[in-house]
Amino acid sequence: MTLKYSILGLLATRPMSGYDLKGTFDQSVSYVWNASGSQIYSALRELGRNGLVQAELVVQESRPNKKIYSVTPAGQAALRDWLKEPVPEKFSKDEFLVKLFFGNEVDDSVAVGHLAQFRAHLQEQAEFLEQMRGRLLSRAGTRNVRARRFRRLSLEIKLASIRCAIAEAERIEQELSAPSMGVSSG
Amino acid sequence: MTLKYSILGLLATRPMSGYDLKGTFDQSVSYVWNASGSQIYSALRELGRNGLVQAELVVQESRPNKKIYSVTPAGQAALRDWLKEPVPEKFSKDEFLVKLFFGNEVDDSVAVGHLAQFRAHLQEQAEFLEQMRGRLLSRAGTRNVRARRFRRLSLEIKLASIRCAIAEAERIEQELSAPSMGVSSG
DNA sequence: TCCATCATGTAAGGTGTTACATGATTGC
DNA sequence: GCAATCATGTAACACCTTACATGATGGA
Repeated sequence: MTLKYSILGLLATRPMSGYDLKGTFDQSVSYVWNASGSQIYSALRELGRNGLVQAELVVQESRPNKKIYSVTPAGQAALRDWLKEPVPEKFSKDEFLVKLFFGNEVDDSVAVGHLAQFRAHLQEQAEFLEQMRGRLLSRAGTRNVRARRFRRLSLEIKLASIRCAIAEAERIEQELSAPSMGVSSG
Repeated sequence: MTLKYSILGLLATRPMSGYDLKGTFDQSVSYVWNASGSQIYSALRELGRNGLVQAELVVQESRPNKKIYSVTPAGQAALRDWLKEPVPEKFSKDEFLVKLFFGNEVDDSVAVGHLAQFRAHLQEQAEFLEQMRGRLLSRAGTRNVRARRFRRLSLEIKLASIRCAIAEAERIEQELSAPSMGVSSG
């Protein structure tokens, strides 16, 4: 359900095409949720069938025609209801941590290499988020102040946990490099 | 793929039934990956078809019969290959953060309530992980020292980021409670 | 000339959840 | 008597990814 409601949430701030939605996901929502293009298009059709969005065909000359989707009153209500529902408690899945978890099955160098990669990825993500945060703060005072505020808050939670993960990964790289335990397998 | 390789990883430390695997996921692997019972059983069948695990039927009297699965040499090799593969860079999805992201669509009290719940969930998860960490450290010196070490390391990364998320959520609850911005919608 | 952007989609397959079925044993 | 544990599975769906198809415009 999360994808459909994310789409409703984005369309609530401004009507958009499926293509625009994909772009917005990639450069703005991606740190909390993401979706492939085909998934977005089929979700839009489904939302239309349920009367939660409506499409307006825009005929273009030097570009392919497009459909601009907007949220219906029923869609607004559905979005608000969903936002009020409690969030189920669950650990998030993490493929990297699975590989570290089973690091005993291979040479220590594998885990050390993965940790370095992992830290580099997190570093990139942190920089992406910092830039986004800067943009959210700089254009403050114009419109959508309230929307930007909540986006910034969710971003800051993500950023904080990523920063801690970076620090901890660094610590653990050192612990693994200092051979306090044997390196042989088994 | 991650589920199948997690199963191989667990079976590599000791042969188990599907039922045991489910229990192990729930009380040990769950903070990095989880699976429903039906998913585990079908994954085991698929792993068997591919020759990565083998089953031995154990006939029981006062309990249902069971199949004890163990990893074949091909399975060991497949696991090691997978563990060496680099991990793709990707933000993890987070339904709570999506609801916070779109918090502008509803009254502030909704986000504040969710934040409190979120923090409580994270607190529980942190306690779960701390207990697990205690167990991993206390029985040190016996067998599987190497396996336990990597489990502890992955746990510590998770724990660190959860603790930071708790602290940040707390900060943000205060920021939301201090009404620096209007509360009306739009 | 080749690639990126704009724009929407189909098809196939992999992954994951939920509900249900079965049925003995053990503990409260 | 009722629920939990042990133990394995089927069926139906929901969700997600990847590859592919189409085809014009505009820039390097």
